Amino acid sequence: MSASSAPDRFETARLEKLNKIVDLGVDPYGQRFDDHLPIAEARRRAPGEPGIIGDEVRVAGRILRWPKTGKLQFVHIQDATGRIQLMMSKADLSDEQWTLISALDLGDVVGVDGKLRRTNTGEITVFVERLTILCKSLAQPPEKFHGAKDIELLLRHREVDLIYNEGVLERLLLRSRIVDSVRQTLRSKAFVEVETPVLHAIAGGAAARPFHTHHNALDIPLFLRIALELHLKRLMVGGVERVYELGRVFRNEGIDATHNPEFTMLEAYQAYGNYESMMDLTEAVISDAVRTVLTARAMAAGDAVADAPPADDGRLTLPWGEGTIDFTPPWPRRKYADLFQEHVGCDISDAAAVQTAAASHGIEWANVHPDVVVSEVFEACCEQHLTGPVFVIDYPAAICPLTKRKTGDPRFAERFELYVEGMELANAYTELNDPRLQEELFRTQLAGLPDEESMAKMDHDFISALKVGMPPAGGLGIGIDRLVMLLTNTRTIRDVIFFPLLRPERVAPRGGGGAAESP
RNA sequence: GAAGGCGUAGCUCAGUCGGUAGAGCAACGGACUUUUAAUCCGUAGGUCCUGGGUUCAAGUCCCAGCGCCUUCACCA
Repeated sequence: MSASSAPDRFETARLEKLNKIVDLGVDPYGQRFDDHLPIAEARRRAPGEPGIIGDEVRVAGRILRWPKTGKLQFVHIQDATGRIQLMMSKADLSDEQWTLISALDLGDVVGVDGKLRRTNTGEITVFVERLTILCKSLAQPPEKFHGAKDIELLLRHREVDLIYNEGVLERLLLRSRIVDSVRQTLRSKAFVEVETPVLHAIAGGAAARPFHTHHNALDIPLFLRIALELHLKRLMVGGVERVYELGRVFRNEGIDATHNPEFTMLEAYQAYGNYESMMDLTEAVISDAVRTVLTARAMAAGDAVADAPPADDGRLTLPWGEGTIDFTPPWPRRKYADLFQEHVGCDISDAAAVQTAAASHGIEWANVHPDVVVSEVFEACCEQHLTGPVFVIDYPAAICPLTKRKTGDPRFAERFELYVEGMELANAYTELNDPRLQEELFRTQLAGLPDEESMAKMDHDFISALKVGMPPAGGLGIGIDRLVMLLTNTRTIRDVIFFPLLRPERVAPRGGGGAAESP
């Protein structure tokens, strides 16, 4: 498990076999291996019954299971598309090949040529005529039946998790397909993908604590971005009318089942639109992604039960825990104030009643802006009821410093959040394009928020861009990791990220563990 | 950042009241030409997370530290 160079007894045993392979004049780390079939494709070509000799095929993969049974060996290998059994008979192979086989272990990568057949028990099998070692593995695989279970081990050595635990690779590959789908939907609507700076002099566009870094040559402090918003709006000023970025943002906050310090955000901006245009866009992006997942699931099922067409009732329904989520659009649009009235039992403008509700949930309200109190009461009382998908629309203006006020009612901002299963999945608004109001909102610090966490940070480059003139526009943000969680029935964000952040393992404790004195 | 739980062989896990460190799988040697967690015989494998303490004796009790998990706080 450790990165130590001292081989353990398992590695030593494998090194001995590696040397045995070298003694045969064979490269234990292999060479280019052309024209092999994906295992799933080889399985499709297999004959239907035992006794029929099928196609000659070439496949490659990692050895996963190997009950060693004398002069007739059955080995199971796996590639990205599936698993297949190999049968190796001493009588059919040269002495050199049999020696090579005796030097193989679980975890080695091999390629084989042979004919597809079924065994007496009906299992699809390649009857090996020639075996090629492509990589000798020096690591001991986990227990064959229970697999690796220790969460820390799986996260620190994700490659082991990917190889030996079923469904892990599939889920993460499905993430890639979902991201493809999001890009395709946006492209089909003429949105242009761009890349804006990750290193910011001012980390703006959201309320979050940033990561600090430093540029040596310029000798200036820099921050990793916490949002994509401000640069993308400047591009809209510059004439990129439909623009999006799908990229990593970084927030220096706590870590839990739904938060990783770096996560993937989609932000899309549409000139001449508003928050209602963004609701339509959100429905399109997400329902297309749901269709992608349904298609992938149908294909996986079709592979197992041979070309049965997927049952299609026209609904976009995906499993979630014991139940399901129905993503079939259109999704309901509920006013923030109405939901507040419904679940809290008072009007958001009734300050006394809101304070009472806040106090009963242990929420601080003295010297806090009334809209911030409303927002915290909403989160405490309403969010868990929003199983959704549901658009919550028209937020209290003071908690939306980058949002245009509602025409005729400046108490509210033209903002929506999309909730699914109590999780905030998307956040969007009609963008504020009045530079003087924007500057004023930046100057008016939000009550109760320390400066570093405030959304109201003055970005002069952004204000001067707004002075050039940004057309009216809608803007949308979707947390891609959470979208993937909801679409793949996954409860923790670390299972939709290949390498979630962990505290580094301490190497070489050098004696005095906790006894280290401080200066 | 706070509270609770966990940490024993490569892996999955037992370990009673404080009294010689255990099993299965994997590994190594042997038998075996249709296995499906193959089977059978044999061998080897331990910093019980780390460091202190109590005790005749600590995997077990106490203190401190490290890591992970869960819940909470911050946040999306």
